[in-house]
Amino acid sequence: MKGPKRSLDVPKIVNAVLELLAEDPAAVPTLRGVAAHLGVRPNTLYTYVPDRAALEGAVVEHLLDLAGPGVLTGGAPWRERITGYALRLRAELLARPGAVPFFLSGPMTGPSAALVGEGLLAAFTEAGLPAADGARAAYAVMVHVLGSAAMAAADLPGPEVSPAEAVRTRRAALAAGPPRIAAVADVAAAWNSVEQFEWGINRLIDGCVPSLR
Amino acid sequence: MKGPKRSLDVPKIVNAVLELLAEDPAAVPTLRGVAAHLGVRPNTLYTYVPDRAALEGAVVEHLLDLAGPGVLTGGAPWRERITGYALRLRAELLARPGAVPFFLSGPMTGPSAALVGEGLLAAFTEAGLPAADGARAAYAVMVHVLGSAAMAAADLPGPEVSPAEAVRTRRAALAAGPPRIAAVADVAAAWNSVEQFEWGINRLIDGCVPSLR
DNA sequence: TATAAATTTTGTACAGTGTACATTGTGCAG
DNA sequence: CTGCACAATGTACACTGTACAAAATTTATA
Repeated sequence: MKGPKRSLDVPKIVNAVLELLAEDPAAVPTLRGVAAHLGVRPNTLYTYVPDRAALEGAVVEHLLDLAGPGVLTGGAPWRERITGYALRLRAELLARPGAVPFFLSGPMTGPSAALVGEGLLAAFTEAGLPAADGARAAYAVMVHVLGSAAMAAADLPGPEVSPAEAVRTRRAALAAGPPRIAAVADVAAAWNSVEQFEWGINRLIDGCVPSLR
Repeated sequence: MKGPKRSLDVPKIVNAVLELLAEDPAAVPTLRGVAAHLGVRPNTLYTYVPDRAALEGAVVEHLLDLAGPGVLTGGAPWRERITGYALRLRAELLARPGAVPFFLSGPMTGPSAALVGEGLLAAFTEAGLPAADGARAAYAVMVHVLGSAAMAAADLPGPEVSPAEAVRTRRAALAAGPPRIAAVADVAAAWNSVEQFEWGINRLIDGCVPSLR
């Protein structure tokens, strides 16, 4: 190796993104912001990453991994493994709404994504699903987790509005709507709660595994 | 009313957005692009719409409506009503990937969204679900539709790569991955097909409606 | 009918964004 | 010690959404 020493590497950059997200979880990190946080000029990042999309992909990989895909192949019953990972991934995303767009702005290739897919597939296989249906079920679970997180992030209230206040506002809006929805405003206004998320994936799993039907 | 006549209105602007999406379905329309398409300076739009988010909301409303929420309360069996609307909405979104971000960048308030929620709730109620579970199920269905569309849009190949080619590339990538996924590469590579989408919502519905279990 | 008031549209501008290109500087191989 | 390969920078460009003041236009009133 010739040339000057590299001052950074991809993990350090990903880490900077996470630090930005820790400071302001709702703000979508920007290339220039990351560079500034690292005390470096924006174009320096292009030494380590071909473009913004690649950086986003690296962050996605990190977060998929942070949620601990290991639990998917652990010793717990298959259902708890699936819901466990889903809940953890959801939690990581809701803790960083600003990172959610990264998951939906490019394909999820990469080893961690493959690992998650493999783990979900293993769990569904253990549940008795044929391989093809297992693949479909695994994909459906990811759709549900990412979809929920994206919709929750989309409904985030502005700066400094308490969650409780947000629910109250939402409930009022729903109560003023069509009759059937108005009648369940209490439930519908809290759709981004953990309980309702658990209800959702569990129903999805119920439907995917025929031995439960 | 004094002042000069208005040259536009919100429907005309929404229509311009749809025309831009028709020209290039994958491109996310921009305020300036819409203004140019209407032969008007960018800031003119601010007479009709407070900000970009509001315009996006109007487009979302239009597309939710375009998918025909009327079918949700029609005479067909409840299951066909749900899958019917889900399939149509999905189709409208996949035909305009550039509009998908609009659905996930702000809350879905508005009459059409309420109508869709009401229709889904009615269908699930007819299926025998208690109201609270119906609300949860309705939300889960929207999560699935929007989640699928978003993930499909995220995986869109660049300009001028045939879908068949894309599937082939994806299959090759999957086949090189972990064993279980590699074994079902054929199925997994086509996850954004209509069949697999139908499989997904149908499994979700199965899980949501206890009389089917 | 002339004037004033209201309101749409525009001109101009600013603070951002990602990224391309040429330049400068650093550090190891010869 | 020299030269080369590469990292980091300076500068720049085409974009984005949006704010503000000026201009243009229409209608209601004097």
